[in-house]
Amino acid sequence: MVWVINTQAHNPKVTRNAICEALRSDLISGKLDFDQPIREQKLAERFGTSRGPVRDALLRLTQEGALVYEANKGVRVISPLTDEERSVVAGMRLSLEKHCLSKFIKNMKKEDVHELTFLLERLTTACERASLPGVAECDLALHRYWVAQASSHLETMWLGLSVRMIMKYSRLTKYEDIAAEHKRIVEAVLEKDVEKALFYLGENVI
Amino acid sequence: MVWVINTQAHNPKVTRNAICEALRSDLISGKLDFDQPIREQKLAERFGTSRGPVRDALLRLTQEGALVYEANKGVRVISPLTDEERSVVAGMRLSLEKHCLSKFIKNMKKEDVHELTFLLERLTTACERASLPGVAECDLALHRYWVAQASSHLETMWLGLSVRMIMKYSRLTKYEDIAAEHKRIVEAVLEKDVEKALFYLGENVI
DNA sequence: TCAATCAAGATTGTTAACAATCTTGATTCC
DNA sequence: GGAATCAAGATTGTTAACAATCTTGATTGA
Repeated sequence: MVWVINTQAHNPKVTRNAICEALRSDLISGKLDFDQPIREQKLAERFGTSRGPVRDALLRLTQEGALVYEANKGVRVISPLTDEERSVVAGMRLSLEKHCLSKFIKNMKKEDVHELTFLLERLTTACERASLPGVAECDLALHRYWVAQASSHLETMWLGLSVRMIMKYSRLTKYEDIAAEHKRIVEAVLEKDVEKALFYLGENVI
Repeated sequence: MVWVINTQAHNPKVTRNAICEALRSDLISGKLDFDQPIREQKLAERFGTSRGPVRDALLRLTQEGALVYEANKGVRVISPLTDEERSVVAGMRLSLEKHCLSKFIKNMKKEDVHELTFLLERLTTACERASLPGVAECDLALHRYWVAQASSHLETMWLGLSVRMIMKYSRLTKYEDIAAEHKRIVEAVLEKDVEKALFYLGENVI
């Protein structure tokens, strides 16, 4: 039997959440072109709902930075970050994540070990299957775990930064050694070696 | 005749934007208690609309981090950042703003000089009147200006960071010398002295 | 008295219809 | 031919009603 781990604290039955997750997944995995307009009616049909929940989800992704809104014109996929912007964002993400990871290591519980192992395995499998959407999602899910455990306040900020970054580079990056990079991080975490973990994290979050 | 400068690019007639700005202003200025629930119907009556646009605005403020959402229970004002979280956020905000400010100085136009002068004067007046809501808003508006001019991508991120920070401390900070701090920054900017501007900025963004 | 149950009210979640705005392409006029 | 105008369709913005869920407080039973 397979247990699906839900990293979201919220009730997943709420339609807007489901739409939001599905759309974010599409965006991360590059199924949608930059600047492509997103039509509410089409999504409503796809998810079998009315436009209300769709609008909620679009507004949320807009605020996360994955979409951009224009009055009376709806939303479209955001244009990619410049290299300059990306390096600023990467620096912010790294400092946030370093703080969370070191705090996480200090407070680590037994369940966390299982969870980390599971998330790493999922990422490894995705890398072996070489499926970009899967790799991107598993990558984010792993990082998100220690951020969320450290601080729910910081989790939402982290999400915004990460979605933007991965939207830009998931279309270019080779993910052959992504699994190896994360294996090093997780091993250091399980050894409770903060310094080593932060070092490998710094290498991973470019 | 007074020209009201609209730093938002979007059409302000769209109801949800107006609601969002008004509510954010309330949140920043501490009119609402932490953890206080926000009711959709009340806001709809206050703004003379239906609940639809209100929901849009609440969802947006939730994603900005000023409110927190729980399924089937609506939103409430977020609990304050811990000192630890605040210092992480402050660091992120500072590095973002330093990047934007130095870029802004390099590309500064003639209109920017007028705008900066105007925003600084507005802040000074608010400080003299000693009205907390006004000071907080003018403070944010000034910082927001150079961030927005440097990068619209980074502007939305900056907003999320700043709203959280100011919600925590605007209730405690004395703003007697806020005007002086910003005068120093703006003067350095107008002299195109990047190093000095960044130094004073670093002192201001604790 | 205390806990469990239930019902009424309050509140959020969703929907479909209508209004306002934008886009597109044909038509007209020069 | 080319620019301006206009109308039809498409799309977003808003609304009010209804459904689902939660909260509150009274009632019941031990």
